[in-house]
Amino acid sequence: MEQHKRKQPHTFEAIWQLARQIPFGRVTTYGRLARLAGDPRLSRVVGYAMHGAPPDVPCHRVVNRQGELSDAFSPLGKATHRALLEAEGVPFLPDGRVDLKAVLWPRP
DNA sequence: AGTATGACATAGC
DNA sequence: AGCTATGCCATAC
Repeated sequence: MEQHKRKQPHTFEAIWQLARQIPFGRVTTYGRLARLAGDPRLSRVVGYAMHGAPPDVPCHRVVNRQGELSDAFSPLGKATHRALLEAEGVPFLPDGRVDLKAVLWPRP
């Protein structure tokens, strides 16, 4: 019997596809993408997908639940991440985190 | 080849 | 309220 295939054949590709749908000036979270991908537990996989994501994927628009990017966004560092988002008009909080309630996508 | 780890999140205590 | 434990896919050694 076939064990129910609870995973899709192209998880990474699905995640990248969703990440590409993030509009300009908007941000989303790993868990949100994972949920859209079909499984809320793939949040970790989403992070890894970003690690191997092609330049087509605006991985800088993907942040964690706290509204800040991971410590290893890219060899450039978090400073570059903040600069990229600010360049898109993304508001930041005094804590240095992204104002998710203002740019979170899709809007709640 | 199998083990361990990693760009997170949720649930339980 | 904050900390611990678990789940997931893919890559690295």
